[in-house]
Amino acid sequence: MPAIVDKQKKRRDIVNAAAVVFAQTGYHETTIQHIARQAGIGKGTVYEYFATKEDLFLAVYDAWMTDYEELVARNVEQATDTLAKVEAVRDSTVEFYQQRAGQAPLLLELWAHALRTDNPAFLNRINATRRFLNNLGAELTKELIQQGWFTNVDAQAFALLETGINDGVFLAWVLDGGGFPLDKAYTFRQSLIGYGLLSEQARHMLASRLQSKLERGLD
Amino acid sequence: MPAIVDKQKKRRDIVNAAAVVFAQTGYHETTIQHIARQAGIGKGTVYEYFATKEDLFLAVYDAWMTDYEELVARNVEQATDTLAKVEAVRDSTVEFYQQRAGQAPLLLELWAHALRTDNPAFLNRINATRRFLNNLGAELTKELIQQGWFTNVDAQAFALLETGINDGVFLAWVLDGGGFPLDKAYTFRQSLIGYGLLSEQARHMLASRLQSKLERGLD
Amino acid sequence: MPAIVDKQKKRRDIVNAAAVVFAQTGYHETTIQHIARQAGIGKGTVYEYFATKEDLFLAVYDAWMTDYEELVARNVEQATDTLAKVEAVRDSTVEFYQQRAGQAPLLLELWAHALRTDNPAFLNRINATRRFLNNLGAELTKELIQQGWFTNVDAQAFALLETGINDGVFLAWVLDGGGFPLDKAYTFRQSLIGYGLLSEQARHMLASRLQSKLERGLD
Amino acid sequence: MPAIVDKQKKRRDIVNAAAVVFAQTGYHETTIQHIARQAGIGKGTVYEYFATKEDLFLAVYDAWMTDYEELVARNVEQATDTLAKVEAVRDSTVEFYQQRAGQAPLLLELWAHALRTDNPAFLNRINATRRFLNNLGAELTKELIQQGWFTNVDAQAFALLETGINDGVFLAWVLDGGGFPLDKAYTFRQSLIGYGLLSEQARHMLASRLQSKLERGLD
DNA sequence: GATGAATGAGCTTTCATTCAT
DNA sequence: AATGAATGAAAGCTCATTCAT
Repeated sequence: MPAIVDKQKKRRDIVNAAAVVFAQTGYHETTIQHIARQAGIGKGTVYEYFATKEDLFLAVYDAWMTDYEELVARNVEQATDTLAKVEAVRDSTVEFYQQRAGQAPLLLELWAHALRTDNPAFLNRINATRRFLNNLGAELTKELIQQGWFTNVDAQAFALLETGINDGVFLAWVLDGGGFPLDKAYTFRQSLIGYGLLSEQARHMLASRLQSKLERGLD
Repeated sequence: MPAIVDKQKKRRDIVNAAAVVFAQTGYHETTIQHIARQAGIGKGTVYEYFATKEDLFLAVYDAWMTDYEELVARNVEQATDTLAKVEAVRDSTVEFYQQRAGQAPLLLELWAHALRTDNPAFLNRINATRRFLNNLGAELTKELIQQGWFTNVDAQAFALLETGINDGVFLAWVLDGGGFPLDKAYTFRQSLIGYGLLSEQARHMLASRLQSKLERGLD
Repeated sequence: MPAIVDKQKKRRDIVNAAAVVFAQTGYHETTIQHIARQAGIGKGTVYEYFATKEDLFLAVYDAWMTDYEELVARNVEQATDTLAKVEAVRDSTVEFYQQRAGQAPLLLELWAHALRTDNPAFLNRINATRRFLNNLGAELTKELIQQGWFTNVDAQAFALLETGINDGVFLAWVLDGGGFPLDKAYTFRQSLIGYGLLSEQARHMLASRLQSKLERGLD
Repeated sequence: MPAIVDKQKKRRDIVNAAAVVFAQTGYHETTIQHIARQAGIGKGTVYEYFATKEDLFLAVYDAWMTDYEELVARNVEQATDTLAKVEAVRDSTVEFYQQRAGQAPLLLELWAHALRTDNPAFLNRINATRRFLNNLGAELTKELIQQGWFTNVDAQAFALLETGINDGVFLAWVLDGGGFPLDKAYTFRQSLIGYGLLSEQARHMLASRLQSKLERGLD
């Protein structure tokens, strides 16, 4: 086995160990010693692979989000029509978040850290995923409009909002201690966004005004 | 002036000083020394008013959210009809968040901390506000249904979701570096939720199915 | 007792403790823990008085050289004529170095450190003493010339050289493990410089050439 | 080429690389990694040739001083009379030190280290050079006395002092940041020692007293 | 012989908290 | 009530050295 493969593998092992300990203990409370012990290696070895604790934090997040993006991409690819793709995104997200419920607080810590640190790599990585989701969301939205499912809407603005909404529902779920079923919340949200809440009567009164707002997006 | 008033005032001074420094520097990077200096008092004095740094963190958040709740309550009270009340909630929220944009990262830190600490007071305080908003939202939603504006919907579920959505939009705004106008995003969100995205055609096809989902909420 | 006096005293205590431990163990091998233990205080307390280990090193050296300069100045002041003043300088130096023989290696470490660190305070402090000695030496030399004791010589150059020679003799003594009597070496050096080594014959042959060199100094 | 020659060459390569890095970075700040990189070899290979970092330090110094001794010996050998030999020693020293001005701080570090370490090899190596210079100096001094150039003087004591003086002048030059010309300082020093500073008048008054001191040396 | 991955002892420095004044 | 000097636990990080390949 070539050395470079070993190095890559060990690096992954450390990231995995770090993911476990960070998730359990939190970024600030976790010590490199903890991680090394979890990985079954010496403290100094961690520093052969990551220059700082912060770098390791980023690597954990990166691995996480790469997994997520791959999951979404794979499931979307397998879906046959646009509606199925939309469902694939939603289901992948729910699946992913539910599987990693224990890592949720770490996600908040990372967001908080990203806004504090001088290291731009954190916000960059965060926004890479956001961009991935926004692009995918906008694309699918455009298709739904073309196919006559959706009324005319600013697809970019909608995708941006949807990504935010997803995070917000997830956040509510986490802060609520998982007090409601996440998948049901996502389904409910989707119905809400699709169908709207207005009564027939109110819709007719407000239709043109609201329609123009949807078309204008966030401007 | 009675001594107890002085005490209360000094306590508030410390909380205000802490809010400034925490927001600027972040919870973990802030030292009690910083806060004392900002408050113009001695380091030891801080401990006359707060047992731990954590308590002070909570007090800052508590003051913040109390302000927010009071702002919402005041504006809602002044609104004359239900639609105006809904707008009052939205506008208060936007106003509050925009005024405190600089404190946004601290909010994330607090959420993260709340999920880590053994001290239940943090989650309690967070959920007090969520409950306040959920109750208010559910109440207004019920009124809108009664008044024929809204179709039938699980008001509790909707309010819960709406709170999450609000936080999510705020989160997106913060992580995006304020790259889009927050107030426009809130308006867009509201149109979306009210009007829905389905074309007339699609609405008619899916009406009953989606309507029942809205009525069932998160179950 | 005013607090400021206490602070000054404690600072001095720490410097004294540091001087002992640094001298015994060497700068690099000494830990702050050692120094704190020697001073009978907590490790953190050292940092209340000195921002870094390096600062403490400088403070030790500063205290040492201030003592030395004061000793020289005091003894020179008490001397009645120029020749006595010259002897006072020499005797003070010998006395000082002999008393602090154990600290000699530390002096070398400080010189080495001064040439490496980015902190200019080290070279500044070293050169302050050199300047003090050079000025004093040049002044006394000029007096000796005026009084007819010395032939004409570039007083500044001579003083500069003499300071270097002093350090060199001290260095030889230290590296030699104190294998020769320091005071005798200084006396010998003084005779050498005063009297020269040339035979009468050779002096007459070389007189004008060497005299002009002495007057030219280091140019 | 026999393997043993390769070994010797590689050893020298490592010493040369170490000399460069030590001189630039200082002993304590230099890592074996640095040296290995400079030598273009692996870190572990350094340990095939030197048991410890300290040994390598000694080897660098040893190479340096061996060069110096050889330079002096060669130049002295080529000189035809005693006065020329004396000049050869002085010029070799100046040349050597000026060429290696950048390595001067390292010399101080080595001196300091020699006084700290348990390893006696450092002081031994230092004193080997001192002995070489002392012997050479004493020999030449005796010749100058015999040839009538010098008055009677304790040649051993004088040589010892001269070596110290040389180091002292060099030290002054280094700490001064090369603020004066080293060769001129050495020439000035030589005139001073040869000719002395006393006026004719003073010489006659003090002649016998000083002459006896010169003959007694450091006793 | 050459290598560099692995190691852990050990360092400096920080800072929440205490408590004597 | 107010203070700030004192404290020591604790953590990130370095690097000389080892040793399996």
